[in-house]
Amino acid sequence: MPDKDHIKSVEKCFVILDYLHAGRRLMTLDEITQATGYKKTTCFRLLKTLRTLGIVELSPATKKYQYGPRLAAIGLTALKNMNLRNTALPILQQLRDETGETVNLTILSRSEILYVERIMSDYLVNVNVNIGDRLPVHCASMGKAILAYLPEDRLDTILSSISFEKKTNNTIVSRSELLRELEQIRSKGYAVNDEELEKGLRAVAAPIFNYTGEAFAATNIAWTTARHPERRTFSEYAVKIVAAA
Amino acid sequence: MPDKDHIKSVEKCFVILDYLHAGRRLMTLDEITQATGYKKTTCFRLLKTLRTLGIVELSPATKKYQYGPRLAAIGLTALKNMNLRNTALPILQQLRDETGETVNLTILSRSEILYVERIMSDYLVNVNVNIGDRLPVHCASMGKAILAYLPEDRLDTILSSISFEKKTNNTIVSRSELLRELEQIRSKGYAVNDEELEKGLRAVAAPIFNYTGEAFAATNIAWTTARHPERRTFSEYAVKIVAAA
DNA sequence: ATTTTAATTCCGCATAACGGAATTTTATGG
DNA sequence: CCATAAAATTCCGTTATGCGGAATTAAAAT
Repeated sequence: MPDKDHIKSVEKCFVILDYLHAGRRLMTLDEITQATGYKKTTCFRLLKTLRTLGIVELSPATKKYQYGPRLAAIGLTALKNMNLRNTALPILQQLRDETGETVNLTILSRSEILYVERIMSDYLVNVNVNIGDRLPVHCASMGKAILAYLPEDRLDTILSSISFEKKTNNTIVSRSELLRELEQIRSKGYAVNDEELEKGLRAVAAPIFNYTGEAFAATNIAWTTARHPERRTFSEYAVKIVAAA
Repeated sequence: MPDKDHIKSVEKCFVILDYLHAGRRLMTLDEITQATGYKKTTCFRLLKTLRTLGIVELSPATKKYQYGPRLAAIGLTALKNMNLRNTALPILQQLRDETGETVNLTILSRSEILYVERIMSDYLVNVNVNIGDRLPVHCASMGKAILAYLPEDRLDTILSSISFEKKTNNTIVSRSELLRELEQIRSKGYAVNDEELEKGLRAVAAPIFNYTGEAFAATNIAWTTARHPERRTFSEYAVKIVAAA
């Protein structure tokens, strides 16, 4: 029971908007009801208002709900005005120039990391992710960097919602294993990804804190083992990324 | 008085979110109160909830409100899943390949057009706009294309809120002039921009309708007079853009 | 045609949101 | 540095508003 005057309908509406993409596909009213746990009537009314506002729309064919253009408009503007992104940009740019490798900026969004900025290396071989893409936290350097500095309760909810999908032989596949890794990250101050997402791909990441001291974003440098097979590259770049963060 | 059950707080919250960028700068509570016309207490409560939800935040230094990261996250996802954008992409790509010129996709957002997709020409001389940028409707081909097919009432509200800033000698600077132009666009089926935004810049645009038959987006081809000084380029490309739309 | 399932409307009740006013905090200026 | 103004935040009684159960309609499945 947070703050005493908290407009419930507004909160609910954003919960719905969150869930609307979580399934990664259009959702029917019943699915939304299920996911949110709200009463059907409530969801219906909320979605109806959101619809007339242009925030969501239901695809005429499938009768499922999806985001509307107005939400994209607001969101795009939000992204452009984003504090973090604007202050980080020059720093990331410099980092990219120094190292020559791809530099990324992500924020935590539910139980995934979401790319908000990305400055590519000039190499032809590059990782195929784009701004707006999402990756699971447990097998990404930036994901782990954020998790390591999250308050216990938030960490818990995230951990219980992830599936520990195994991407490579190095992928962390259990909660306990991940917790141990997070402990290490805290002691070192940075997180590494050693081919845990895809073979040949390495990265170091550092968390970014907001003014209340909470970790909510992270930045990393990513490279391929083909370019830098030596393990010491980890620590070399680690210094840089921590400084940047 | 729209639909009888319309959750007012939700509507208000999106009105606030809309206004939050309209001024193009961070806003204080009072400014928001003013802009929306809602009572101060109401705005305060709404903003407070939006704050705890991570949708907006107030910059610690200036004490002004701005978009929060969570909104950017939702918006980015909305953009990625956007119906229009995904279906349009291959078509735009092809158009770009055929013409070699930059092809754009925008949606109407309040009284501006907002770039949601942009496939650049390979020329070095290019227009410096990016996804997420906004332009006034009255001096952009896509803006005029949409206006031309808007229902009267919506057109009215937009027209009364724009300032007809003069960008070049060709810029349309009065309501009546613009109305005449829109009439022409309707008869031709496409809109042109003949150096109305910036000297040397031309474009043709066609509107895009949603399934309810309303114009809400537009696409265009843009080029420089240096590359194609001939006026007939207008009609040549017009055919292509209309077909694409 | 019949049954199931999902979507939408109805309606009475409780409470959540509202707005006026009071209080605190922050800014302004002499 | 104090006095005054302005803006932000909290308080509180009232009423409309959003809620949820149930009933109705529409769509899908058998």
